Amino acid sequence: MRILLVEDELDLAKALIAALARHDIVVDHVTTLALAEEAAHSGVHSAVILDRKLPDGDGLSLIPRLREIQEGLPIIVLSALGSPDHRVTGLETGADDYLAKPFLVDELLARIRAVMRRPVQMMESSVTVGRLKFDLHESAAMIDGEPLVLPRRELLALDLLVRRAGRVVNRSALEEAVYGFDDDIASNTLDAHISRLRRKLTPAGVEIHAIRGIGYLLRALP
Amino acid sequence: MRILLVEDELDLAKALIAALARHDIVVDHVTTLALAEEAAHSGVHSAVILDRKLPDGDGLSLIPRLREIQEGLPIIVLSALGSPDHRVTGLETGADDYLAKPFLVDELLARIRAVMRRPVQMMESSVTVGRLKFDLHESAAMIDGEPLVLPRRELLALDLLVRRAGRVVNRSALEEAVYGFDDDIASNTLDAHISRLRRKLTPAGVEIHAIRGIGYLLRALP
DNA sequence: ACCGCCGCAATGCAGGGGCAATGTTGGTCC
DNA sequence: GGACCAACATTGCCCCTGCATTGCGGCGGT
Repeated sequence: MRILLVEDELDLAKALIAALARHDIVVDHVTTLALAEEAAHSGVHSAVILDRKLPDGDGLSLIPRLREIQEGLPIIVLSALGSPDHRVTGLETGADDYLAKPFLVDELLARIRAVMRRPVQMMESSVTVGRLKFDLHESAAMIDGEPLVLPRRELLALDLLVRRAGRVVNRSALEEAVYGFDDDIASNTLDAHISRLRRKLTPAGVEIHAIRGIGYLLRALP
Repeated sequence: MRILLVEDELDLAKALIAALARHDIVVDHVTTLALAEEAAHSGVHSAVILDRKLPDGDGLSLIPRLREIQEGLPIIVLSALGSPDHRVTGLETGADDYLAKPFLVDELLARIRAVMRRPVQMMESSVTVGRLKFDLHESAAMIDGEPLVLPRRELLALDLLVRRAGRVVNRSALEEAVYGFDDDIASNTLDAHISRLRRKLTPAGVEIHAIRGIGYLLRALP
């Protein structure tokens, strides 16, 4: 995962880069709005962490432009101004999440993960893999235009797999998606769900490939 | 996207603004026809959501003026639980779509998107599933041309189910559609309505399929 | 005053999913 | 290259939760 960090406080930036690096997140760091916009055009980032107070303006002003450049790009706003009002403004302007300084790095990590998982693109978005079409809003699966009715757990798993189609989804992320945060499962039930999903999807030209020790990968069959 | 909301019920307006904000839609909110007309002159809005019952008159009277100010501006009319007569009037006066209260926020969002997507063009006015024909504006059901009289709750449920025919409607959405925002039901009454609806629709080749843990799905019987 | 809608609750029913047993694959170490 | 182990696959079982159905009673409308 590669993230764009827009932050002019060098100490904080350095700490964040180090912390994110420990979680295998590559960070591109810029210090101004202008540089951020330029960097965003590369289109390689999975999310943006955006400070508000910057040398050349308020980070919020960048949000619409970022959205133009890359529809649905997750944006997390950082701010020293932590009053609730500001929080609302931040979200209304189109950020996906808002974090007041000072914050725990772990919290930021959690938000990044959450925001990545979220259905970011709001305008009718659906993903097609093989003969499977999955509507991200409705969480509805179709095969050849026929709705495919799935039980809840299988649907939750498929939802995440489809969002990351072609990329590896690690096991714990799937567990979290299927069971929620609190629920605690102590067996191979997830495997069972995957197995049943697989049986339904393989005929539609969709493969769920297991990556041993890591997770699963959904892709179209050759 | 920026929308003009003309609504004098402050609670509803507040809820709508918050909901739309979550989808990156900026809302300008006014409470009277006069203020609405003034706001429309700014020309920055992509659509107008217009309540009918307003302190200074019927929202419908504003439609011609809005059309003068900005040709082709999409207009969605809201109205208190509508008698069929009102629905017709709403569309005849030139609104692009018409939504009876209580409605789902999701439904409104869908209409906004739909209305934005296509240039001014009349709405699809009826949906046919199996031998059931449902008029979306009149909220009237027909089987083989014979009008099917339904009680209010069943009609509200069917209305939503038909709009999402072939797609899953989740339970809470149905509850909201049938009971409105405030009404709080603490029993399986919805199930009862569905059951009765089902009895009336199955003979007409329409199935209401339960998706356990999620909701219902209306479709034509094979 | 009657009729029909609707909220409610009791009862019956079955699909879903957690679990575990067993089979299979792939990776590693000698 | 073979043997061992750990991770994944598959399947059957069984309980429980959530849905279906129906009758009852109250209330509102005509």
